[in-house]
Amino acid sequence: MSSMTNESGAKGTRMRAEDRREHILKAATEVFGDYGYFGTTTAVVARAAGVSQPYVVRVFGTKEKLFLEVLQRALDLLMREFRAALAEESDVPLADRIGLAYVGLASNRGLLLSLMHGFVLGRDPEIGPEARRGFMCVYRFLRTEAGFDADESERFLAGGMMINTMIGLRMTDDFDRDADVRELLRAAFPQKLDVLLALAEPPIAERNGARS
Amino acid sequence: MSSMTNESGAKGTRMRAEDRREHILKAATEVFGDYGYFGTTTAVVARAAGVSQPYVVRVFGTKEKLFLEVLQRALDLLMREFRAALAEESDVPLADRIGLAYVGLASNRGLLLSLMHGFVLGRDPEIGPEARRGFMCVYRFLRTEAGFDADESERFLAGGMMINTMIGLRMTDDFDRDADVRELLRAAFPQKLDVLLALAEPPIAERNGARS
DNA sequence: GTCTATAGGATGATAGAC
DNA sequence: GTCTATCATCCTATAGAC
Repeated sequence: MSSMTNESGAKGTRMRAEDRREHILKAATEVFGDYGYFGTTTAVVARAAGVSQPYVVRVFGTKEKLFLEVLQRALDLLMREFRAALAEESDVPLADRIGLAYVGLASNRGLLLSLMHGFVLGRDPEIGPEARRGFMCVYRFLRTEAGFDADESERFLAGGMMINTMIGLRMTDDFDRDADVRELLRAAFPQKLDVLLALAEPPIAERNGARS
Repeated sequence: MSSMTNESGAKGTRMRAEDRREHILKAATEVFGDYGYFGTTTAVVARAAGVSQPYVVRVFGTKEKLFLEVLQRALDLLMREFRAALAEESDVPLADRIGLAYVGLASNRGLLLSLMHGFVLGRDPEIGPEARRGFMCVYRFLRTEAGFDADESERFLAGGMMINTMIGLRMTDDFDRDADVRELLRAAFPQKLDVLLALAEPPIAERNGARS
């Protein structure tokens, strides 16, 4: 089962406000990653976090604010991993180190996908500006801190969007069935394909309470 | 205003079934492109098409079937353009011709974005399989018909996903304000940036009747 | 072929008890 | 800090007139 459900003990147990907040954000990241902003209900997030639906709203104000916090937290984590990869002492070329850090984020369920869902809602008056800001933040890191040129940075981001898309597509679901899928996945994940494959979940039969 | 609203004349005018169907599909492609599957309501599609909400449902059965038809139609158009680019007599290298065909599709409002919204819903039991099928259909075209190798094909698709993402982000909204945005867009769109910029719409102030 | 009216079911958010 | 109860809204889909 999900590692997310009420892992802190018996129902009714209280947590420090910060812990509970982080706990809900983690659960929300997974759900938003699966269904996107509009497809996610606060009730499903609540169930995933093991709290009541009104409590989720109480803590974050609105569903929109919750999503924006999920995006922000995802970006923070991503930038932290990138900076760690940059600081690392290693013979491995920098581009590969950052690339591996990116693929490693795929094991943080929902993180890359929540970002991706944000990226395709650029037209939304609240979400759009935040999504653009986050995306350009990564670009600036590549250009300024990592020292890539414009083309290198663009190619790196393109590879990232490709990875996000294939995760979103749940391409690994067809890995055993389709030789073309295997070939494409191997081309897109020079290393660390195992991380992706280990992530495969049993496909869900119905939308457990999410929107239609 | 949108070129989509009731362009066929006075209210109540009838059209041949096929025309009306295509008309609604076009409108639906735009709306789905903006808000995604869950974020789109049949009422908004209906308004964009200039018909009543129940009529949209009547013609397509369910919102889900409508979305699947939008995806299918988008893929058909895309493959048609790719095959046309392949058949073209020209000194321009094949990869560039297909790339240009792809960027050209961006002027078909909502087409690439509806596909993208489908791609990130791979977990959905109905949409997921169709999205994967469509994506792999493009890959197979590149490998088999266009004659690209696995790496070339993967890079081409990565560039495509990058373009889709930047369209989804409405990156062009910040073109005048942000030098980094300009640099990135120029790197990602070696040619045809003008097509993208011409597409820019006034950002919407509120979500006109779409979900929250 | 197309519309109006509306049923039936969620959903986000609030009030207020404990 | 967290829950239960509940409201108002909104959405898909159906019924049935024209």
